[in-house]
Amino acid sequence: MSATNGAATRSPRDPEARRRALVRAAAELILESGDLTHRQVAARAKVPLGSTTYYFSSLGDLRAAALEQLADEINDELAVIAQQVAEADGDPRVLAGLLHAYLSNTDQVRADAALYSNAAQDPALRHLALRWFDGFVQMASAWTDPVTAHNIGVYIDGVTLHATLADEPLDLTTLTRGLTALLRPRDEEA
Amino acid sequence: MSATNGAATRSPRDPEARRRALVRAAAELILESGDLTHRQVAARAKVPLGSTTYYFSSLGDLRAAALEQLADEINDELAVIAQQVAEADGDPRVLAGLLHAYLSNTDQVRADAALYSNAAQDPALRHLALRWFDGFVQMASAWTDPVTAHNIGVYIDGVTLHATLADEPLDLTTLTRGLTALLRPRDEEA
Amino acid sequence: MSATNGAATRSPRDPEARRRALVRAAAELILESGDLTHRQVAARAKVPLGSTTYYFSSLGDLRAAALEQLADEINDELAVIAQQVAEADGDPRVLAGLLHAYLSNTDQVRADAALYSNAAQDPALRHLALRWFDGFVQMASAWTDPVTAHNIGVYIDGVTLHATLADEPLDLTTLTRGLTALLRPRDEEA
Amino acid sequence: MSATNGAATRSPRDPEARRRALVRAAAELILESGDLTHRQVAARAKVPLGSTTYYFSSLGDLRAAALEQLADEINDELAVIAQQVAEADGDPRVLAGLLHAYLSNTDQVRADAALYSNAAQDPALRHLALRWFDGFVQMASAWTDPVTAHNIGVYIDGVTLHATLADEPLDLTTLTRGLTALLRPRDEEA
DNA sequence: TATGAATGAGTCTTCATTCAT
DNA sequence: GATGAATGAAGACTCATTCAT
Repeated sequence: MSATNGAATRSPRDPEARRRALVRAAAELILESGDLTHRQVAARAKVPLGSTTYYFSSLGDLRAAALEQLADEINDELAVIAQQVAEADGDPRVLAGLLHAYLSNTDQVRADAALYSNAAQDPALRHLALRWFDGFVQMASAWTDPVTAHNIGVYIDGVTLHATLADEPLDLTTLTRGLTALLRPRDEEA
Repeated sequence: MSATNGAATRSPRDPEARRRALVRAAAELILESGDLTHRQVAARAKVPLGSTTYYFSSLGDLRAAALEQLADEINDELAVIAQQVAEADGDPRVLAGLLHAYLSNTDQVRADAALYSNAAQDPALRHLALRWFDGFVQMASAWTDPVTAHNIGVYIDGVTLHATLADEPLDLTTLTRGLTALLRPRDEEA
Repeated sequence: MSATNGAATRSPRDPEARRRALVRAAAELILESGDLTHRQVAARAKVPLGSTTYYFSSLGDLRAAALEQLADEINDELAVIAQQVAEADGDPRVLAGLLHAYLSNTDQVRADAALYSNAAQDPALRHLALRWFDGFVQMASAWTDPVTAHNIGVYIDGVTLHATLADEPLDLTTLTRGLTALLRPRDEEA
Repeated sequence: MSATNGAATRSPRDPEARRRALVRAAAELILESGDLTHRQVAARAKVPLGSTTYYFSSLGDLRAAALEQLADEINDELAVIAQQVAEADGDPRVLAGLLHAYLSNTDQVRADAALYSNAAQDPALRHLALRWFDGFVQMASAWTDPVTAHNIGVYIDGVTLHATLADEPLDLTTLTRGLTALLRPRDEEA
């Protein structure tokens, strides 16, 4: 008489699936409205209200988990980009193109904005917003020096921030010029 | 519906001062905690609760006024920097130094963070976070081309964002290198 | 240098005009929304907020004055009808026609509804809702006996109430039949 | 935003009973004062303030539920009357007597008044005030024609309204005469 | 283990009324 | 006489969190 659930079914007896559903729902709500309440999350995840506090001892925990998930996704996305840039041996035009495409994706930009915004208001979340940066600097060391890697990272942060504030991301030409300049070897220096 | 007013003494009759006090209190609270409630503002400004809604028809209005004030202050600060850079004919080392000093000021950084954060969550506030950018690009056109001006602006946004997330701002050396690279004239292009 | 206001201008120095403007504004608001606040009345009447309490010592007074005005207007309207019926020597078809026309006027019905509604909630206002009734009974005594007059009045109240609750007033045929029946002389009785 | 809950004892676990208690309390308050606030209802029903919004998502919902209950009770009462009249084969004297008794009950009249009053101010509630009417017309079709049924219904509405406005209901004689007239068969017609 | 009923602290907001000017 | 600033009481409503079941 008991249902034999396929693994895909999110059944009441699959704690991990519930947890994931809650995190996913919370992440979606953060992206959509920025607000987060137990009730909203429960409704979105189609899970009883009590589950939200059963699986996460406070709403802050749930928010942190959701943001961590967003940070992971962002990280993955940027890792792919960094990988492709590495394959192009650090060609700034390749980076510019990939970055422009990335920033043309509204959802991505919203995720970045949510991360920045929450991190700015809660120091405990700041490491999440920096995660991609550290990863990027490391990966970039394959094709440039650390200082330049930091500067490129900072520039990318700036471009991303800009995309969250302006209606459109920085145009490809400007982007290409900026990255090219940052990557060009210094001839000599004073 | 009722109003049994004890004949308490009324406060000074200086509407403008009250308004300013409210905005100032709200700005401080935004910097300190990010949260904003009528009660907190009233307590901080030492005015009765009712005053907060008498002067600002909604909490959103009050927040907007406070953020506008912060944006103005940031704007002024950056205008001074831009002015000094203009006097140095766009010397990136000068800009780097001033920027580094600016970002070493915790309060400034917090103000920037608050602005970004609020703007990210409320589109109606985004123009405030972009205000300094537009002003900067305009002023920078005195000593560089528009594309470079945009790139410097974006880079500054990135550095600022970084300062709000990391414990310390980008070090002066890296900053100088980045700005120098962005400002160096392009030799030739493909 | 002082403006010589024509009598038509509602100038600050015409207390009676102000009073009337306030009452009129209040009546309009009662008809439109049922709610009444000092601020709304002042804004509608284009009069300073302070005037509302200067001319009426409480909001209840102002509401009462507004309802009295509505009651007067209703009274006038119905007096005209009663007059015409009297001229037709109490012909129920005439009364039915006039009544139907009266109840087809949305504003009239709203005024009646406001009066009933306020009277039901505040006994001090009940006499206003009965004012037309007393007048009607008196006028009707010209063409019918008192008992019938009362019954007609009650019936009219019912029809009016019905108009305030239903989407459309009672149809003319039904109305005519009802009034005719009520007015028909009793043949004999048990 | 916070919730330092003293570990007070929770109340009985009987949702339905709570719901009923709230509706009952709200109905009583409507009858007594016409005003309705969460606080008043909670106090009257002896439940915590939070319960009022837990069970009814808005005060309007609660008011509607209370009025629906009143409408039901009125309906029941009038159905009994209609039933008795039907048994008397539509004898107007029977109807008059029952109606007079009904309207001599202050509570009944107050319930009617509350229903009319609220319906007049909120169109969404109008169907409640019309409920008895529709039921009455239907039941009356057993002993009279539809037009007459409507007219009797309207007349009853008028008498009821009158009772809510005047100190005393219409006297039995007048009532009997009115109903008799409305029910008397028409001899001939034009 | 899981859940939904329960609740009180706290939120924004409205507003009649008062009164200094 | 007029007026608009002032204010506190109160309103509807939200919600994290607790806990009996």
